[in-house]
Amino acid sequence: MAMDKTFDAGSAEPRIYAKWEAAGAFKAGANAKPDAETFTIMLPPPNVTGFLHVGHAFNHTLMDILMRWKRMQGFDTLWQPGLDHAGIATQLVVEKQLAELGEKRTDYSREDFIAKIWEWKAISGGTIQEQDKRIGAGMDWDRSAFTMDDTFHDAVIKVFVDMYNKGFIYRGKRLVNWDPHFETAISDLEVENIEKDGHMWHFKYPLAGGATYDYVEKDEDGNVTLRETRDYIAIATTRPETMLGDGAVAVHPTDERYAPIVGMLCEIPVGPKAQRRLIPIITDEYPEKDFGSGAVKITGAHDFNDYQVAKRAGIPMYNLMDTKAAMRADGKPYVEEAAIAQAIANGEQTFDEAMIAAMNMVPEEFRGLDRFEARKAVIDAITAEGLAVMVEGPPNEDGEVCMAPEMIPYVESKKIMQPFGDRSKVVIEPMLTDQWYVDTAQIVEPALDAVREGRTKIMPESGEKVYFHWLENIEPWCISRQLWWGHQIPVWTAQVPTLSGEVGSWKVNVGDEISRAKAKKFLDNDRLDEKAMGGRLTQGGLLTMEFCAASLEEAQEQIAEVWLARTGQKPSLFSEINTDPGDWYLNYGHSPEGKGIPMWRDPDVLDTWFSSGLWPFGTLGWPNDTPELAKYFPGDVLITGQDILFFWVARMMMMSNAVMDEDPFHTVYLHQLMRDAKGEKMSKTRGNVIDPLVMVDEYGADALRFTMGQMAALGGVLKISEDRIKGYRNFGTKLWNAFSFAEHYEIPNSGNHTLPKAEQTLNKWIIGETAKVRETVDAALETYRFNDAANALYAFTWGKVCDWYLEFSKPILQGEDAAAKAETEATLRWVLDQALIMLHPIMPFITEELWGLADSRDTLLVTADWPTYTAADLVDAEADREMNWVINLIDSVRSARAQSHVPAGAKVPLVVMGLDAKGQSAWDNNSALIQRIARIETLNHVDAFPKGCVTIPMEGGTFGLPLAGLIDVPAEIARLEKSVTKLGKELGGLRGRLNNPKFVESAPEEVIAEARENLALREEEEAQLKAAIARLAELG
RNA sequence: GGGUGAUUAGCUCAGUUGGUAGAGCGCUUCCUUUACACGGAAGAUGUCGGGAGUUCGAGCCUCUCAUCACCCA
Repeated sequence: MAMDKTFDAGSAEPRIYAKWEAAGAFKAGANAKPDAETFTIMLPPPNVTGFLHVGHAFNHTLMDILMRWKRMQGFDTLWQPGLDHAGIATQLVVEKQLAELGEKRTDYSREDFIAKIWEWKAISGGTIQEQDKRIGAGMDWDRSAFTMDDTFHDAVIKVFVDMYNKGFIYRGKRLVNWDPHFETAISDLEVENIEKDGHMWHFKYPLAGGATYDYVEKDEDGNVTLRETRDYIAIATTRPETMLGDGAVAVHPTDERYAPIVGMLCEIPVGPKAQRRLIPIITDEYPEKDFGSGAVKITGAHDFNDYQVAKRAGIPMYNLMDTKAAMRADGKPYVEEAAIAQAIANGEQTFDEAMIAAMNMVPEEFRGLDRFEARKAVIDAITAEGLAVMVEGPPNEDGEVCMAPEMIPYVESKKIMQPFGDRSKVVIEPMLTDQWYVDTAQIVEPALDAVREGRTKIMPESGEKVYFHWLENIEPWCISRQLWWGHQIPVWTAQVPTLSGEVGSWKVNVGDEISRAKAKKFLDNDRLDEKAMGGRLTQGGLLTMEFCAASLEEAQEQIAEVWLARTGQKPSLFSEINTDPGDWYLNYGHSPEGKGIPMWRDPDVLDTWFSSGLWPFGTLGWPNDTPELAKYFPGDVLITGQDILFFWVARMMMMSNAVMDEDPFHTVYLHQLMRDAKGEKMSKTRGNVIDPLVMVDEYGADALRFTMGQMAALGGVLKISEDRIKGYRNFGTKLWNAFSFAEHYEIPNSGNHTLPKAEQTLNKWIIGETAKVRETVDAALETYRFNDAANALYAFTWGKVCDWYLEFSKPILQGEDAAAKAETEATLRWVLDQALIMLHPIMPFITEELWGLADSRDTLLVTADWPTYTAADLVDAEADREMNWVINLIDSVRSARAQSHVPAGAKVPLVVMGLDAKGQSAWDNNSALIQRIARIETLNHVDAFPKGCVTIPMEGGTFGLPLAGLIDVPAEIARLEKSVTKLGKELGGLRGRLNNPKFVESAPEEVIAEARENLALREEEEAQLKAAIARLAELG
């Protein structure tokens, strides 16, 4: 049966993949030797909304290479697949679908909306898993996990409850990154800072009571450059709309310009004139003297830097915006709010966080405006009032200097870093809200130690530095999201009686340091002692307590116990409510009897990364004690993009140590983002996206995979181009043709090809080369140098097997020596088999197809055994040297022929001068193939070369091609002289080194020996060349 | 502003404890020779970003400058 001309990837790949699946080749433990070590890789779960892009293709290919390699080596392997529920991304997809029907999320109940998402998932989710099969990824699909599965949900809730009980999780009012589009908090990592064109406005804050001071500016030498009397302090801001929430103006403590007015009050120049708020001028290290005016307005609730300043100085933080980042429209009239605020600023009234949070400092004229509209309105109002700092406008168009230049407001145009939501692409608003946090400081140490102590290795090493830098400065992790799709936080709040039996309102702020410590004590000792918790009763008449539990029932049990302890009666009726407890009391009054005890669950869901942090063990059935968990946890290698080192890798490290008390894997292989051939990020707008599936259609999965492997240099930039993929498709065809060569020569293909006992130099040589490449490939894969493995296999297959071995075998295969022929046939089949085996992890499809051409095989290639022979066993040094000599001679003859324009087909005679015994035997052993490949007619021994002879210097003798008439003497002299010049440089270097006593003293012996040997060889070659030039010169 | 990395052939990139530079693609010339034109043969191209230092010896180590990229402010 004749082979097809090329491998038809399009039709073969699905057929082969189906065969693998049918054979259970990807199941955990396939091809495992008895009592084998395990090798586990957890697939970084793609978003359930995801499609296979080139980054996945790269990432998954590397994992598949390792898995296939380890499986063939007989490890007990598991490649665990799965999908991430991807909170925002998934909710967004379904909301978009609703929008097409003219519906909104809020048209549905939470339950109904979540049901819609599950519906969507059943139909469209997880497309990527089918796409993964196209690139040959062999995962244990039956084990595919989903971060919203019931068992996974159990794991998430259990971890939350445990961590809560250990005091690792707390709720607090903090400044968070608020996404006004999705109306949820997001983590720092989900914010992209992008530099945009922006403006900086300069405004005057008048000093209270019309006070004035001497404002003096000096240059570097202390000379006065400006002196004027001012009744204001100028501030510069990029966000005028937040002026309404200012709590102070800060200057640097060493700033002499403002020293006279520190401690004084100034007026926020916006809002109704009668209620202008006065705020203090304070000092803080934060303002930079040279930036803007050197004075910074402090708006603690809407800026991260200001937040720190405000916390340090006890400045109130007024929240100005609603969840859509529009100016607040709730609360009391501005007049009343402003009066209270003023009392606070004057120190006449105490305040607490909750009180400040409730106050709306937005004057009526701005209420309800979008933040950007509000910005314009504020600027206009201030400018109209003459409180903008003014500067001279640009000259008139005719360029003449006017007598009275027009004065315009001072607005600097500059680049401003602005935070954007990575999903929503809208400007993130810092907002002061109640959120849940993981106190990462408490769980970070084991994760740091793992890497510090080398238990977990990050590759490339630079990743470790980045890892340390981030984890050593880690911020609390905000884990609550105001979404519907996700794991809802398992915390209920319920009404409980006070110890004295009365009903009061008791709010514990576990966010601040003191009460958190107390809270921990409380948890350790007595759940019921609210005094230990540092709680305090307020006037509201409602006492509530927080209950963290794995289920509603457990929460109710906890609540009931509190009631039992305090009232002596255990209640059994509960009333789940969704509204604010205050509203509940409006409805039911203060008597819960008959209605049940009011309780409500925190509506927020957990950050997606909280659940994916549990991936390494959640996928194996934890918290259940499954055999898989015992066997495959902890895993071995994590392969993932550098971009999620913090998002995911660091969190898995922390969570795994916190929950399992073990590191989740011993090696983290980080790679960069996949870029296009020019190094640009791929994006739809740029139009430079390479679709891996299109590449698979065009060139086959193997070509794409080989390209991926070949690119995967540690720490390297990943630039992919179609030309490259095409090149490796050609490589596949080359391999294919090696087999069609074997078919053509009718070499038996039993399928049972064992290592032959070789007598022929040629066969000894290629067997040795095979052993060398096996060692190279294993060494490369052991150290995750996929590129080295791929390149070694490419060079072996094409450069050794196809270019030389197959060519060399032709005379034997067509020759009369039956023993030599049989040996060569057996060797050839064995070598080709080895190539298939070693190439299989990178190019699984074509190798499996070629493997299947044999008459019979014990197994599919995917579960064939990986070789273990070594170069030490199989390399025959003598055969090695001889074949290299032969290859060298052929190369030189070919080169000389081409230089002299000898027709390719013409056979020419060869002469040799002074051939030594070794050279003679090398020639004798291989004359047939040298003559065939180099197209040599005869070899004659001569004492002197004839006239017009091209010289070929070789070790052990000088060969010559007598080409009288054909040879261009001056050109040949030029060619030889060029070689001599090149040699001269090398000789110079070698002699320089060897003549340097310090080199001989300090260099290692083998280096010196090598240099000496090299020098001798080069000198011999130089002598041969010079003699040749001399002969030619006589001719000319 | 802080951090990390990069700068090597026309292009894209390798180069593993310092021993004197490689691959693929592209390019030039020749060849349809019985595995393969998705091929074969031959060939050209680099003071390894600049400068300084350590060393017998530096693409590799140190310092410095320049440019670029990414991450974090």
